[in-house]
Formats: sequence, C-alpha cells, structure tokens
Amino acid sequence: MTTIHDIAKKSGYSVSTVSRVLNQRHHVSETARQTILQVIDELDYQPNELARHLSHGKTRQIGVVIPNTIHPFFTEILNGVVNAAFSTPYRIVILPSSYDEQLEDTYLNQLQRKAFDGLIFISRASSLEKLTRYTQYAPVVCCENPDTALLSAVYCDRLPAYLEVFHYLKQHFGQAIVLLMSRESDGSATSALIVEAYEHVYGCPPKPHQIITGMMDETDGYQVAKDVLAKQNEIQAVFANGDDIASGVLRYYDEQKQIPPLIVGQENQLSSRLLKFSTVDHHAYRIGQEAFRIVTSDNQPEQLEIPSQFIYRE
Amino acid sequence: MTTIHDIAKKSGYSVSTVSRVLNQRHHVSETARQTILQVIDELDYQPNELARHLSHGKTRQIGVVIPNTIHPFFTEILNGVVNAAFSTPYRIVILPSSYDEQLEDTYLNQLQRKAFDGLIFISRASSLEKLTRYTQYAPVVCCENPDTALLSAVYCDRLPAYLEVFHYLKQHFGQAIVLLMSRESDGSATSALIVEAYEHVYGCPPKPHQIITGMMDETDGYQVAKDVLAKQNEIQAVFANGDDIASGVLRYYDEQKQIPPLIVGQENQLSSRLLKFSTVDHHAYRIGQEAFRIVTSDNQPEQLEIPSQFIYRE
DNA sequence: TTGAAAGCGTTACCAC
DNA sequence: GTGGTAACGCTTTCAA
Repeated sequence: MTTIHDIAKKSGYSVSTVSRVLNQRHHVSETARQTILQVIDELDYQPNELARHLSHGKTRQIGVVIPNTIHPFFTEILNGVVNAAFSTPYRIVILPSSYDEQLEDTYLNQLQRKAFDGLIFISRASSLEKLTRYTQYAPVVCCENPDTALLSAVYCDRLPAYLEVFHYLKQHFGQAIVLLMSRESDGSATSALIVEAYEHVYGCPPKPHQIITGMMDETDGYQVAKDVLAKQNEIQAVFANGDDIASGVLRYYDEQKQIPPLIVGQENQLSSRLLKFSTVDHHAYRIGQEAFRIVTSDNQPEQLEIPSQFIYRE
Repeated sequence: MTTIHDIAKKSGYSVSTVSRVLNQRHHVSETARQTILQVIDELDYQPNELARHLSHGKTRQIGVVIPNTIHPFFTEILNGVVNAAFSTPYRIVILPSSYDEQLEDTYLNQLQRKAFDGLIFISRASSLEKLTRYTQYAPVVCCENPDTALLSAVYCDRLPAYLEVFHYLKQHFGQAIVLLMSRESDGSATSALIVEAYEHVYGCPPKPHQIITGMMDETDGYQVAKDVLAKQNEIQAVFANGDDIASGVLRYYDEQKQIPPLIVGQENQLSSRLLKFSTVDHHAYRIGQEAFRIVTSDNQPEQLEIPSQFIYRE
C-alpha cells in the first residue's frame, strides 16, 4: 500500500507538505503542488480514511438501530435517514436489533468506542434513561416521544390523529370495533397510546376481545380476518396497525365475496391508496430525514414533533 | 476521553500489559489482570475502535452499493446481506447509487482508501471491467453473471426459468403476450435475457408493442393495465418484472370486474402468494447471504450460480 | 513556504 | 511476566 511517506520521499518534499497539498491549498508553492500531485498520480495514491479519521477523532458514520425490516414504518424511517445522509459526507451503518437489549448494548458500547459519530434508534428495547446516559459520548436520537428524558428525538404526535379516528369510529359504529396491534400495550408505547386514545373517546378501556396482537404483515391480517373477525358478526370496523395488515383483512372478505367491515389502516402506504381506505400517516420518511439532521447537529438535545395525519378516504 | 495510557498510568502497569489484558490472557499475572480490570472499570474505559482498526489495517465494514430501495429484488438482497453479517464482527454500510456511475466511483475510491474491507454491488452502472480492476485493493462482489470477468459474483441463472415461462406461455397463448420490464433491454442485462429467452422459444424477437418498460411498482402495473393492456383485446397473458407490478395489473381488472389476462410475476413476493398467481423466484435473500460470505472469504474470485425457479400456481 | 516532530489510540515485537 | 518502543497513516503545531 502506498502511503503519504512514499509520496514525500519520491517527490523530495516532506510529509507535511504533501498533507498540505492533500488538504488545503495554503502556504505551498505552485512548483511543490505540481510535482507532488504528479507523484500522487503516478503512484495511484489515495489517503487512508482510517488514519484520517483517527487523527480527527471522527468516523463520519452514523449507526441506525432497527429492530426488523418487515415493519414499513421502520424501513421508511431508514430510507429517510439514508436519503438525508446522501448529500453529506456521512455514511449510514445498519444495526439490526430484533428488540434485543443485549444487542443494543453492544451498539451503545460501539458508540462509546467511537465507532460512530452518532446513533439513531428507530425503535428500542433499552430504556430511554440508558440511551440518555450514552449521550455523554456522542449524540443519540430516538424516534419516539422521549417524555421527560433529556434525549434528542423526532417523532410523530399520534394522539390527535388517533382521537380523530376513534371519534369517527364511535360515531358510526359505537363499540363494534376491533384494534389490531403488533405488541401488547404494556410493551409498546404505540399500543399503549392507542388504548389511551380509545379510553379518552369512549370513556372506558377497550374490552380484551377488542384487542388482537401479533400482527406483523399482510398474512397476519388475512389470517385474523379468517379466524376471528369473520366469526363475529357484530364487528363493524377494524383499526389496523398498518395498511398492509388492513389489506390482508380486506383480501379475505373479498375472496369470500363478503362485505368487509370498515377498515382504517396506518402508514399511508401504497395499498391504502390503491384500495382507497382511510389511514393514518405517521410521516416515517420525514422522521428519518429529521433524525439524521438532528444526530449530526451541534445543539443536543433537540426534539421535534411531527403531527400524524388522519387521511379520510371514500 | 480515557485511553489505554490512562489505564496504564493509574494501574501502575505499562501500556503493553494493559493491551495484553484487553486482548488475550497470555503472559499476564492474575494480580496484574485484576488491578488493571479494576481500573478499567473505574474509569469506564473502552478501547477506541478506530485506533484498533488502524493498527490492524482493517475496518470490519462491508459496503453495499444499492441503486434504489423500491425494487424488492434489491432490498431483499440487502436484507440477506445484513442477515448474514449479523453473527459476524462485520458491519454493513448502505451506499445508495441511483445507477450513477460517478457516485459508484466515489464508493470504489473509498474502497481504495480502505474505508471498507469489501464492496458488494447489488446492481451497477460501472463496467464489470472497472469493478474487476478495484479487486486489487479489496474483494468486490457483484450480483449478476460476470461472464468472462474475473470478478467474484453470486447470481441467479434466470435463463432456464425464463425458458420454462415462455414455453408455458407459448403453448397456451401463442404470441398474445406482453412483457413488462423496468429498463430497456440494451441497458439492462435482465431485460436482454428475457428477450433472448423469448427469441429462443418463439424463434423470433418480441414485437416492439409486446415490450413495455419503465415498470417500477404496483401503480405502474395498474396504470399500464388501464392505459395499454385493457385496450388491446388480443392480449391473453402478461409476464411482469415483479409480483407487485403484476398485482397492480390484476387490481385494475378486478376493479373493472373484467377477466384479467393470465399473469406471471417475479420475485415470489407476498402478493403472488396471496393472489395465487405464478411467479419466478430469483432467491434474492439467499443471494445476499452468499454475497456476504464471499466478500469476506479469502479465495477470490469466487462465483456462485443459483438457479431461478418457475413457481407454477393455479 | 517548508520540515521536524508530536500527537491520535492501539497493537505487536523484542528485550529483560 | 512485564515494559519499552516502533509501527499503523495521517494531521497539526511550531520553528526555521
């Protein structure tokens, strides 16, 4: 491998002069510049990034902790991050977590080891308190409401949109509705918020049979329609945790040539636009873009709330 | 920031002994070990990765060049790569390219600068010859048939499956078929291969009106069904460049309550399984896994061909 | 305008 | 067992 020393030796100038040519143009004679550039060209030399980074104490890399790649909310945030990083010198490193706290610990540890200039948690298993603790080493941004935590965050304010949804559903269908969720409300802030919104509108918590968890993709939606929903005639509306899942539900009724319950999805994906059902847009892509901006900005912590949007269709 | 020197000083031992404790356990007394570990704990010390990497001359990072994130074939390969890297010390860096050769050049340049231990090209704008040239710096793997190029590659052998598809289509529908593609056959190896397979089966190239390009997602499929396919009664079958695109086509006919042409998709995604239409599985996920294995292996170049699979449904 | 030398934080070799 | 020290490849300060 050819190094800056080789260039110095062969050009007859010193390492410092070569370095100067490589970086800023100040204080180096045109003759020196030319001969050095010539040698660089001859030897096909490229400065080693690792050494550069070590010297600067920066990696120009941002790690993005992502639990999985099936939930479109997560992948859309990631896409937003990548998009925002595109026109900067930063690179994006994918850190899959499977909601495994130990794994998240190793990533946080790598932050402390200066492997990244910052970390974005799309979602997390670790406590907000722990994430906050690691901000002493480098910026950490999470993608949810940090409440009282002194942690950078960019997240959607889902509550108003959820309230809108439930007002709409209550007015038309009363309590004859079912909620599809990914995780139990005690493990997931989003699920808890949905329950909270329900309670606020209905004045009572949803009955256990109104909540169905473990919904990850379209197949789950299809299956739950077949196994649960279709067997309960009183169900008139479904609030799903994703447009794809909602699509699965609709698909089942369509195949059975039955009239489906009214459905409201989430994420404003292609499927809800095509099938023309109502949805809630949480602006994941935008969240990703902002998360990148914030993680690379100087004033920490910074928090940004983006309102979710109830998109009524039909 | 606390360094190995701080640990050395405070523990009373030398830097080398601390380093030894940090790495292998050989040749260090239990007393030394204990006191040093104690100090490490007290000062909350973590070795700097950058410095480690520089010392080793390795980054433990693999760059993955990906043109875009809308084509499921690409994202599935990426998922496969991430999955395979998961249980290794390597990290995956996303390098978006938009098929921009200049951008690819900067990534190749970063390879030469030792920013990565290897590069995976999911797809590319640069010539195979250029990629091959950069293997002198570090392993490069592409995800297509490299033909004569001395380049590591893992790719699907699409031809046999394509031949099967066309035999099937010819037998049932003759030439009353249309091909949906993403790019023109002169810009895309895949498109060219489809044309080649067609020619082989039919004994003549497809007519211009049989080829429709620019198909990227479900909306495109829907639109082309509406604007083109539905207006040509003679079309009896469609070979699409993706299951989602195929779904879009079907959606239009479904909405119009018309009988759709027979459709064959590609990628074996969720949509073809749900709608139960035939497809061609190119095993993208597996390709990603193998690409990672190869880029981190010692014997370069290595080439691996995975046969595509015609999945007949109905 | 230029160069010597001291970092940056580790690892690894070689004495003792 | 342990410590000194030269790498690793670059940037930056300080003299000249």
